[in-house]
Amino acid sequence: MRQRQAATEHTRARILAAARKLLLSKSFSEFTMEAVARKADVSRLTIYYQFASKAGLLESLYDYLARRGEMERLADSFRRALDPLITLQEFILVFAHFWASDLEIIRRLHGLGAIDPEVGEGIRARNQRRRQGLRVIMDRYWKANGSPTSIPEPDAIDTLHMLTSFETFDALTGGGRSLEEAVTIIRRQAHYAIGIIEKTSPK
Amino acid sequence: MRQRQAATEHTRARILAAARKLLLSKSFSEFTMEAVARKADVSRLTIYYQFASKAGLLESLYDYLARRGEMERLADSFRRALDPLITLQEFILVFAHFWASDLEIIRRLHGLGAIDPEVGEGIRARNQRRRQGLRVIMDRYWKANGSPTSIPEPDAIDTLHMLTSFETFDALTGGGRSLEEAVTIIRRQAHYAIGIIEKTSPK
DNA sequence: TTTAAATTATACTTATTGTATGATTAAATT
DNA sequence: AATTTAATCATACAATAAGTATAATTTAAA
Repeated sequence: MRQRQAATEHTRARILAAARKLLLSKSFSEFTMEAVARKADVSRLTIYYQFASKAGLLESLYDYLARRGEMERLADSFRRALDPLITLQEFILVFAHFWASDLEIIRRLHGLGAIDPEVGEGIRARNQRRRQGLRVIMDRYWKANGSPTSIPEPDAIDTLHMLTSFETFDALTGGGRSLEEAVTIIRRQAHYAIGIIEKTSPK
Repeated sequence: MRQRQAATEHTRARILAAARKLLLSKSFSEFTMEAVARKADVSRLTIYYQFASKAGLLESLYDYLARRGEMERLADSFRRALDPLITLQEFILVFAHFWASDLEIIRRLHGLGAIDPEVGEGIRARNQRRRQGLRVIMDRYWKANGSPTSIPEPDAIDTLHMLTSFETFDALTGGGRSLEEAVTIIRRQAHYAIGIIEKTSPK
């Protein structure tokens, strides 16, 4: 059972790629199962067979994007276990890349998540994983440095969580700001959130 | 033409109130024109007559919420023209109240805004007004204090804009944090964003 | 060769948005 | 008071899309 599984994966991938493209180009009202099926050159019923429902398709699409993005870099960073502050900076960068990789689509998927509970569940789960990542980094940091900050730990975590969110990234890149510039701003605010006050950089 | 106008306003208000309640309690899929009409005790056709479409209704709903919220306080604050920093703090508080007043609904409306361009337009317009408010406050501040910060003005404005957004507030109140606590965090980050480093408060 | 999984075809049900047409009511205008 | 006009409602209809049911077909696996 190898050729078969591969073939199935292939159709799933084709459908997801089609869904991604369709969600990228057209307005959401034109994102119908029909249209996805046509674009993937697959019967409409096949999509239902593979993803059960429209919400199911969109949920899988989110995972697909994460796989496509550079989320593997995160695992590397954690494994190498460098200075927690460096890891935090890398963390911010990796997520910035992910958000930037499919800005339009993620915006719509997050929008849908606020409306459709089924889609929202997947997004909430991923959000929780991001929070746990931050938790791990900060526990290492606090273990090494004590927690001499003036900020309660939950506040620090939640502020970092907020700063690394898609919505923050989206807001900061809105006016034509580059990914790198946005990351600089986020890192600065993040450092302050955990009690590190940076030297004023040159004007 | 007075009694008539009043009566019309009354039905519009009834419809909007019904829409608000329905969006508050039920899942979005149950938010149908039918249901709103029933709840408002009005014919479905009347809603179309008044708001043209579902998107139109939701757009008006957003304005309705702003009127219901405590957004008038903002005008006061601006008129009194106190110390810009005080105004900024008030600004943050006023918006926090607004976001908190209908958290669930605003979350869904913003979600819809990412999907339906018509709804999104209204939200973007309001966002722009918020940015302009911040612009005015910061211009006053920079005029009085020079701009000796290490942060470029556009970065400062965009960071404030991000920090006063609904998404930021929503993220920070997620774990059962109170409005006041969230406001404290936001104000702290906002001060840092414009180059004010606060004394470390007592642990 | 048989079995089982994946895909497709056809047809149908259901739900909802939005429009068309006209009737009805009540306020505003003359 | 008579007329006009704006707002509401009733009925009906068109259009679209999601999802289900059933069965046929293909093709890899056993």
